[in-house]
Amino acid sequence: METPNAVAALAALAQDNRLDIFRLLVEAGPEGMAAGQVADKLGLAPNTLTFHFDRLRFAGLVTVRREGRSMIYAARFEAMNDLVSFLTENCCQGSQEKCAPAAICKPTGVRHEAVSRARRR
Amino acid sequence: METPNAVAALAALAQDNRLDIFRLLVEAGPEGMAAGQVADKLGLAPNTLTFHFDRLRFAGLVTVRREGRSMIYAARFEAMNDLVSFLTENCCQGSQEKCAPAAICKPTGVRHEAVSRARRR
DNA sequence: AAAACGTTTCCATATTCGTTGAAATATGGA
DNA sequence: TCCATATTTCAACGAATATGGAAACGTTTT
Repeated sequence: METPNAVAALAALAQDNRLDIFRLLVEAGPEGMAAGQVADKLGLAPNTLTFHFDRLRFAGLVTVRREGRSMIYAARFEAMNDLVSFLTENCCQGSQEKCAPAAICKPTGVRHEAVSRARRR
Repeated sequence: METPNAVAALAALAQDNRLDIFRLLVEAGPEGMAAGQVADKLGLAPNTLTFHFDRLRFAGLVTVRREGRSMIYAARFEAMNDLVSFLTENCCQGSQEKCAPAAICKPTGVRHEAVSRARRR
């Protein structure tokens, strides 16, 4: 992954609502999730949601497709993987032993924590 | 790593100059690097640099110590590692096979690419 | 065709961000 | 003490960001 794309991806995820959105899409899996469902789950206004989807899409983290009158958004796992690789490489330069050890390689099992704090506003 | 810290770290790295700064510090290793050296290498004004250092420090990605009249900044590898773990966990929920495979675990060897585009302005 | 539904576009607003120039602060040396 | 060096603080600015309301758009149902 090239630096500008990495910056774009980081910026896209560096916002509470967008990170929540992305998490939800990751949880939803490759089939994705309708915009309206995301709006309901997270308590976001539809236009605000569109704004954030645009950013995620521009960063290549998400894809859209139409299905009936719904827009289905889905996480691009490949992009996320690229980002993690980018960070790992740029984190471990010159001191591989200090960073990204076995910890991140062990399958940790599905973790939850978020998504229970929806309907904030 | 808790979500708000992750967002802070992502935001801190989601900016060209700051990402370059952090990379430079990673390259410099645990002993760190004087603010002035970073300014020289990247061609940034000292006050601008202070601004970015503050953000990196606030996000826990960097530490400072005084040494003579220089301020030595150093990357906090632990924080970076936490961030990568956070992303990996939040990326792979429900579909471990799709994301963060062996690729990121293989030591890829030291990569360069940046730092040669300094003195932009 | 009309109405309902799901989403996006447009416009406005308050806030945050990145950068700059000038002045202030802290340390070390003559 | 006076001066140079290294960095931070302060005030200001334009640009980008996040959000909201109202209207428009495309699709399905009737």
